[in-house]
Amino acid sequence: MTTQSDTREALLERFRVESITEGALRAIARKGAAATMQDIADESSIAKGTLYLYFKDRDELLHRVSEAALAQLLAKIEDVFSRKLTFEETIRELVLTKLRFFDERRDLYRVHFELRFPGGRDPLCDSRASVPPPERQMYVDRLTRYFQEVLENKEEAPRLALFLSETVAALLIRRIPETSGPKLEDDAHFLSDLLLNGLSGRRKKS
Amino acid sequence: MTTQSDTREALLERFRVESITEGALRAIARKGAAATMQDIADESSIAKGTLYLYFKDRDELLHRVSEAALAQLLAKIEDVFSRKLTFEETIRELVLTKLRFFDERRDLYRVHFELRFPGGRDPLCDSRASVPPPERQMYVDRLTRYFQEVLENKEEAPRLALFLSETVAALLIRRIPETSGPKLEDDAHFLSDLLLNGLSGRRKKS
DNA sequence: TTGTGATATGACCGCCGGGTCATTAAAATG
DNA sequence: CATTTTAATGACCCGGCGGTCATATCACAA
Repeated sequence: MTTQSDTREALLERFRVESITEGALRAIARKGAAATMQDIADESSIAKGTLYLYFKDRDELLHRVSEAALAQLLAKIEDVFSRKLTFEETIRELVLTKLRFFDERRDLYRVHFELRFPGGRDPLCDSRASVPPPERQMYVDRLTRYFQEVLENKEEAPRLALFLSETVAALLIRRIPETSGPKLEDDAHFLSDLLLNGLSGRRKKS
Repeated sequence: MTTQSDTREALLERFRVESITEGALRAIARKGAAATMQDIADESSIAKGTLYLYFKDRDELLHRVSEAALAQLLAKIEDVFSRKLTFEETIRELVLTKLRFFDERRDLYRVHFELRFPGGRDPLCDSRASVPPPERQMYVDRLTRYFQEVLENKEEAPRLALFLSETVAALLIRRIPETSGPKLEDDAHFLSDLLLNGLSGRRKKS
């Protein structure tokens, strides 16, 4: 085993892992969290047993998939931050970016959403829930950091991050299944306004 | 079979159904959506087979439980509406009411939340998702109706309702697992302000 | 070409959970 | 109390899934 062959094999392995991850993605996009190891194997054009050569078990595989899906979103989000827009602009862009991202890649949305709570059918409920979300949390954490930088009251940052995150998610829940609906930009605009200015302005003139 | 005996049996049956429903509630509060028919039977002090005398199958049972849980919340919400408060007051009360309700009855929250998407592991994904949510939708619908009455732009009502609903849910996600945290009233106040006035006011003075 | 180690395979296992049904217990009836 | 009708039970069946492992296939070296 030379170092070079190590690298080679490592590369091959990485390729395999990625290919399986993509297969899993497709499987989950189709069947949601109910996707079977067999489903994933089929979708990866691979035998079920092979999956276990590259992943310890189902949990680890799903974990990886979720991670991979999120990474792409995080990259786009990071891009928004790097543009150093005003606060309002940033919010608008964040909303639009996430909406667009998942609108184009509904498969990723399915993953993001269905794996929201990892174990799914976990009996380790009550007490252990203090380590609640998976790497999805990374997204919320990133928002939190931004708010901490930019807000008067740093204490509120986590709540605001969650608020923003869940709020966009709410819109997506509506958008994804429906075939027709408001144009994406309209939804984004609507939500941004709401987030920024609140409900008060919307009361009937009366 | 006289009419009276019919009534009698019907009453007994209703009692049985209710008792099972409560058992199921406890089971789900413990184990979440992973709760087994056996779990439910145990929690109801009843044999598993008996469940099937009163419910067609697992789906129907969970459906009922979800319905029952929601009914209690809807009653409280209706109460808020009947008080004919101002718009702002209504929003604040809606937030507070839902937050309080689930804070006291975390078991119901678990049901409400975990059964959010009924089938759970349903393979009838993509296409049929146009009939997406369960009777939980009733809650959002009720909010929608309110917004339609009270808002300038009726078209926005469904989106606003969803927005309000998901937003409170987001806070609950945080609150429920955590043992300590901001006081309930603080959270409610925070969220209401946010909903009503938006993020804009929160930017750092700078 | 043949031998050898690495990789892939899918039949198989054990378990679990939904749902059934012959049997048993209880209640109603006379 | 005997009999019949109704309700409850839990052992059992079956399908499905996560995970394993003896076997087959492949890649490459000699």
